[in-house]
Amino acid sequence: MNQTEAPYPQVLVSVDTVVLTLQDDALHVVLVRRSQPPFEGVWALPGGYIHAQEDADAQDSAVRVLRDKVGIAGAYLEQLATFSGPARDPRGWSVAIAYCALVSSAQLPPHDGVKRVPVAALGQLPFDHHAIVAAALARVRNKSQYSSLPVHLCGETFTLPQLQQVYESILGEPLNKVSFRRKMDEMQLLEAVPGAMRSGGAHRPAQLYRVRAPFQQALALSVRGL
Amino acid sequence: MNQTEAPYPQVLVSVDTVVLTLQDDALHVVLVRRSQPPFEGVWALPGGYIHAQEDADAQDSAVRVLRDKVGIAGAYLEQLATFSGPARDPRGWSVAIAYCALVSSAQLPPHDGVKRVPVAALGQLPFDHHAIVAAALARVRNKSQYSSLPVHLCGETFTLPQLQQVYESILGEPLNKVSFRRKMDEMQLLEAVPGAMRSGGAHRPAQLYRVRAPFQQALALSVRGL
DNA sequence: GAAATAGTGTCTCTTAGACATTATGAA
DNA sequence: TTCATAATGTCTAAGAGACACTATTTC
Repeated sequence: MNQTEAPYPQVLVSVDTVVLTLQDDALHVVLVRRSQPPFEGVWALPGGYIHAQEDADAQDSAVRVLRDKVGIAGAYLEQLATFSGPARDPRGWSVAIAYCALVSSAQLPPHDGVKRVPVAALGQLPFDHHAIVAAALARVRNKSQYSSLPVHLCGETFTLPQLQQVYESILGEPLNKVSFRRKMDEMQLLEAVPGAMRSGGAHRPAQLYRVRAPFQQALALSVRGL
Repeated sequence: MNQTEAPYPQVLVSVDTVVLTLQDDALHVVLVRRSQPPFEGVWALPGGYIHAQEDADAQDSAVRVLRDKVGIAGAYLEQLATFSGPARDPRGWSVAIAYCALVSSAQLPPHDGVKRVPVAALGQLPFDHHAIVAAALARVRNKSQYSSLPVHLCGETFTLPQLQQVYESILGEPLNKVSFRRKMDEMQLLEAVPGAMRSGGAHRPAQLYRVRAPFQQALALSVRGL
């Protein structure tokens, strides 16, 4: 920020969110139907303007957008990147501060004008929302290679086989079971819940785990990946 | 102030740049003396407003700021993060899209009202520039653990011992020479220049290298770090 | 007991770092 | 020849993955 060049240009500033969740072992992105022009009636990323009187910062704006337009509270949220230029919005030169949220299916209640679309089957999106989603996917897939990020797609408790399946769904490749468990152990990310889960049927039940308190918000990092 | 259209928030948007360079084996950040209020006469990060008529996007604005205010052209530049809130600028709720640039000493010519300060001896900075610098340092130190990022602090050609010293200056710890060379080799980042460099004195000269064309802009990544 | 999945033990192959050795120029 | 640093060879320790084996539930 620096010395003025006369009047400030009129630049539109908004916040867009990429909400990712898992359904049927596949990443889905949440879209909302736009109620106003431009692109009225079109499915798009949840977004909105900054409320200067109300928001403590842009992340706070994103939290508000998620609450009001998607009905989500308490999601894992991180800033993704900022997209800008004269062409991305027909109203003129604009800036979109993009955030990425990860939620479990349970955190995502049915909500009017909200749907989930598999990222593999995303159609056309308005604005540059396709590029924003692509950036979110790249970020999540990259971070999943060395951090605990994917736990935010799970519910309160989960089994290690379930968590491994979540990682595999994101990364798109199978993982070695022994190595996976070694890494989870090293990260000291999880604690066992004293109760076993019984899955579908005729087999040994799996131990349930929850995320340890220090990592409810922060990520755990694995030194040498995975 | 210009609150022309009702639904759009009154938010100031600017671009700030953290220019990092090496001097005496220590990271330095480039500051410019502000010529206008607020904080007139104070040393701060180079920044400026977006020129909607002129800039193709915010990164383009950053390139222009670096050219006009610091005299830099062709620097490695990447978006860092976006800082926002009501308190960071006395003029009101503001958004700063921050970029990080890495330049060699040679790319940074003497320029009026421009100085380099060791990051270890950074005093007070106006706005939230201290947080922006901290984010840049965290990013650069992290990425230097697994990528070719530090080559952008070197000049056109350099020796492997020099490059290792650059990495060590950034990371703040010595590296294993054999492993370092293995990794550089695996990344296929460098190509030898047919001419040896003679350093200070009575010892074997070192081979000069340059960055291979595919990595002039993009980064080379090492799978398992370093 | 059979089937199915959870969880662990162990071996091997790969990789990283420590150390030692050779190379090459200047004084 | 000595000195200083460049460059490389090699051994060892640590880590990751493959595989196999045990555990525990339902039917």
